[in-house]
Amino acid sequence: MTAPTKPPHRTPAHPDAEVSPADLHAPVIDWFEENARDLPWRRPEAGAWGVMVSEFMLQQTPVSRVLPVYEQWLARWPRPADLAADAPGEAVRAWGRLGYPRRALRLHGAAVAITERHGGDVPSDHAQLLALPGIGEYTAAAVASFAYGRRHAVLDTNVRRVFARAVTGVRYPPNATTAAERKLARALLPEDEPTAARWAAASMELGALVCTAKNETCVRCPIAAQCAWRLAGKPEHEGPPRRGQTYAGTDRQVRGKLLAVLREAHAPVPQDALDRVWHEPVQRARALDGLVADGLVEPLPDGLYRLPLT
DNA sequence: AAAACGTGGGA
DNA sequence: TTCCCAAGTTT
Repeated sequence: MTAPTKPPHRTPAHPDAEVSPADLHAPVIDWFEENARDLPWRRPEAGAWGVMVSEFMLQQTPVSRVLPVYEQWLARWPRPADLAADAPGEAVRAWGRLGYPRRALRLHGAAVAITERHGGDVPSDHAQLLALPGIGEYTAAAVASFAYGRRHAVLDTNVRRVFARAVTGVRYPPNATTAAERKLARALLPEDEPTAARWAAASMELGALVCTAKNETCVRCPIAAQCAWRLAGKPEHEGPPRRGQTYAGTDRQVRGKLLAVLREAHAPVPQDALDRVWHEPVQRARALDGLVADGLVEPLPDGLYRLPLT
């Protein structure tokens, strides 16, 4: 009486056919159900604003350092309008030592834009998200996918590494995201919207917990049997070494020291207090000028400085 | 399109 | 101690 049932979609059409992209979805998503970390921005009560705040903070910054700042941030500014109503300098101060403090300024700017243009609600549309300060291709896709369950290729450093290994068969992805990677990510994206969203979170988590940059643990990997890189004998990375960023002695380090002083101070700081953070006057002045130009520091008459009030 | 942009923890 | 790396964006 029943019509012949379709074979499960995971069954290869031909016995020796290559592993199809869809063969990765179920194992990775199942693994995610069992192993996903209980992170605050993944809880339902986080909402889209919580997801968005976490994504800003997680740009180039480890989860462990984000956790405490995230909690304080959401407690103080539970909605975009709350942050928008406060001074940008307060955002920079609350950012603490997360690094790249321009992110704090941009998050504040995004909150203002959301309040003005979107009635205080984080938009779910990728293009509208992309138009907000501090949101690029990755963050727009991440917020749309994680907060709203939309179908987007979410291509961060973790996912890029998982794809590089599992599909392309190399240890590391290229230095910068390529068109080929975007194409692959789109091809691998499940058709079904909720499944696509699960896949995005799951493939990212796999890269973060198992398929890590160093000391990957293939024994815990749900797709080890299909991993092109492992199957090829885990060949070493070819090509130019990925350039490391120097830090000591750079303007960045000086900016960091200057801003640390301003963060701790709750009244305008005189020039000579800032002068003490760095011996070399030319570089010191350049760093301070840069901070002012970036809007991270506000100069006042009489050689006083503070975090920006507007 | 290369380079700037912070910070701290682990190997 | 030094090096590498961590859910990128902007110019």
